[in-house]
Amino acid sequence: MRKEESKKRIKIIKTKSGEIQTPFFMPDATRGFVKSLSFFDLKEAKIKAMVVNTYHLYLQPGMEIIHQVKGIHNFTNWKRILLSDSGGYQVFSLIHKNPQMGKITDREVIFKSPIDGSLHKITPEKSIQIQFDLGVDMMVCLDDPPPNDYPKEKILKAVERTIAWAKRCKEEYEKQIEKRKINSEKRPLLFGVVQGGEHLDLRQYCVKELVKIGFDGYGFGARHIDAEGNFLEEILRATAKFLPENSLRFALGVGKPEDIVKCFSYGWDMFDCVIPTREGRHGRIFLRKDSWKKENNLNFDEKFYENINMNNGKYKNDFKPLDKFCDCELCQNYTRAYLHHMFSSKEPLGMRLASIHNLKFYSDLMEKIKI
RNA sequence: GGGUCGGUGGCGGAGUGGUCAAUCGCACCUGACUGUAAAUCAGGCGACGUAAGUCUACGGGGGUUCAAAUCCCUCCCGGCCCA
Repeated sequence: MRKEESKKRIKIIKTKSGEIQTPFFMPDATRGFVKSLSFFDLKEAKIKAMVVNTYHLYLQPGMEIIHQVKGIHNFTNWKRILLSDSGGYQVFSLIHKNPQMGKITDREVIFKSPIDGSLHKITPEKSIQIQFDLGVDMMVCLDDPPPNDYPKEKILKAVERTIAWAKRCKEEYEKQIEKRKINSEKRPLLFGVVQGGEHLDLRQYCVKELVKIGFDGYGFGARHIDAEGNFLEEILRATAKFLPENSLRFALGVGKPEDIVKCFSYGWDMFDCVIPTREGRHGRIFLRKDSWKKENNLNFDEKFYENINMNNGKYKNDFKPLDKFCDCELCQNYTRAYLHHMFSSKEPLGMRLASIHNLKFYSDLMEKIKI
């Protein structure tokens, strides 16, 4: 990483649920909870904001329930910051990857519910309405994230559609602000999403058009890795440069720790990813390397962590603590052998402790990268 | 003692003359996981070999057959029934 080119920045975001300083990492609480974790666990892991999902909450528990309790904060009792994703990612993960799961048109998206197969129409307007009903602090425009290996003309099509939808989202957003009489202090922040796959010219074009519409922040859309799983460094670096300096930059779905480190240095402010929790549930633990013990500076050019798989038989009689530099419940109290035993026994407590630990690792990383 | 059913890889359990080194599940070993259809998915799992392949295997022994986990005899072991 060329340090002289670092675009690191620190910003304060003000929302109706409080302030937060960038950079920060949000775990995915897709259905309103981070799988297996309580809010005590999340606070323990120093989590200050989370991402919920418009489409998944709309399907379950459904907006009728959310209405009755007046919003997702009340329903979950999580009083800190919430950002809702629009359902755009499900256009990719459900439909682009599995065309029988729905249909995308310029006008709308027809989703086939993965829960019961029922059909649901989501328009950009509806996505925004749902997000207002959820009452979140930050919201995202419905977008169309195509797989990166689509031919360029199909990526362009997705870019055009994303821009058109962003315009409709912005209009609906303004309509809802007026209709609900939300003052400027309390208004949720709105994010547009930049598409364009691995094509810089398309990314640049998409940014230009989105900025014309005008958003509080901009997200990096679609996958930030290529078909082989390589991080698209140059695309992320360049896209951040295209974006206005005074806007928020949200690297959706990023990512692995080293990718977050890079993105932050390119000027991205916010991150979310399922990795720490999903891999935690699957027994994969992030361990700080010795360099962490040195106060302050971490050399991110070197490998600063390692992954271990608690399911591996070699931990059966490994009575060492997990991570000697971590102060989470798991590392302070239990051995590798004991955690291995929990995973072997399919004990949910193992998943929970591993998820808390991995999130704490991510939270600590967000502090380290500021230095 | 008589009758009867059965003994298959770490376990459970298919297979009942060739396509069987043997379906499947569990266990075990190893991967993967990136805006969560994921407490999920993929691969491996007799020995030796990179491989083609070779060898040893379906309770023990013997036999029939070109060919046996599969048929016959016998022994050992277990369940159930009768005495």
